[in-house]
Amino acid sequence: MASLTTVDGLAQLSFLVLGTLERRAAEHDLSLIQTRLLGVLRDRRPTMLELAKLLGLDKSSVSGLVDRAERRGLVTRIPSAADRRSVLVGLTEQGRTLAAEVAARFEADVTEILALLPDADRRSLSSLVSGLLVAHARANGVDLFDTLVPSHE
Amino acid sequence: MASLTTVDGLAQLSFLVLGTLERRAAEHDLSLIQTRLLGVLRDRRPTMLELAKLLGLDKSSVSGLVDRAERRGLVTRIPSAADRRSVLVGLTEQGRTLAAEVAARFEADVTEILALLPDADRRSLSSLVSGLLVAHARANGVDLFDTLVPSHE
DNA sequence: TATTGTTATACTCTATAACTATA
DNA sequence: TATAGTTATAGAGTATAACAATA
Repeated sequence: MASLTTVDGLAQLSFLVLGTLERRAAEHDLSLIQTRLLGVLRDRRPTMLELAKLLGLDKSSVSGLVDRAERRGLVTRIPSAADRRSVLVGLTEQGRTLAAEVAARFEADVTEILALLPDADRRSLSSLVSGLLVAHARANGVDLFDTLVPSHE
Repeated sequence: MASLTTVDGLAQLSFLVLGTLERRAAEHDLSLIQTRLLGVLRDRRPTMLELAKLLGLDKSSVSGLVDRAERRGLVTRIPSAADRRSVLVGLTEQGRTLAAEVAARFEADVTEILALLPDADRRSLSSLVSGLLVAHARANGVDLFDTLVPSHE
């Protein structure tokens, strides 16, 4: 039982963490991708095409995604002044509130799980995970993409 | 940029790890859930109902999931001898081969990411993650569920 | 009656291809 | 011509409800 591979451990931890997020999102009738949509929009107002890039989806998929979110009053389409072909997507107040609520509950869940570790271990884990992410971002010339929770600063 | 919350870091790491798995699975035309199906069957031959429990899905969802995997020759339905209402689901040789291949590539990917850390850090991370998973499993009276890769021993 | 599994139905999510409207 | 976005279409994945077969 303690014979977990590092890879196995990371995979299981990932399923645990994202499963937690998925469950919290579902309490608000949000799918994981809808939650990511709201998360990405917390500090951006991208075009449909930029949004597709951010979420790793085809533009046509984003059309439907935004349609459904808009129908629920969570996001709005704003005509671009610069290019009349373009549409900007932004959060509504309702969308912002919902995103914040899901994020808060998710943070509480993960914090509770992390509380199972002694303080020193938790600090070590945090710093190792950060280090790994930074190293990976650097190695791939990629900006540390936001997932649910945008970087706070 | 170094101001990542522990929770943020874990969320991003989880997206990174499962995104890697998803990409590898997609190379073999497997979705994440199909991959999990194959993974779960690597060391089990459950009934449909047990499978639903293992995957956290409704039994009707599992019917369709198994249908599609069976159509591709990855799994088979075996009538239960004990209960004529029941059906056991098992991997075919082809399914087993495919599962092993995806698992191997995924392990290589994650190993490569982990190689960005110094040896000592990697060992620390591994032990902290294992500790967290064990503590969580204990706190929830849950067996350390298999995700993609079944526990090796 | 209760349980196991499938089917019917409806919706979300996804991609490809064809289209419209701007550039 | 090229680009931004939508629409048409097809398929996977999911749940709820109704059903058939067996217990």
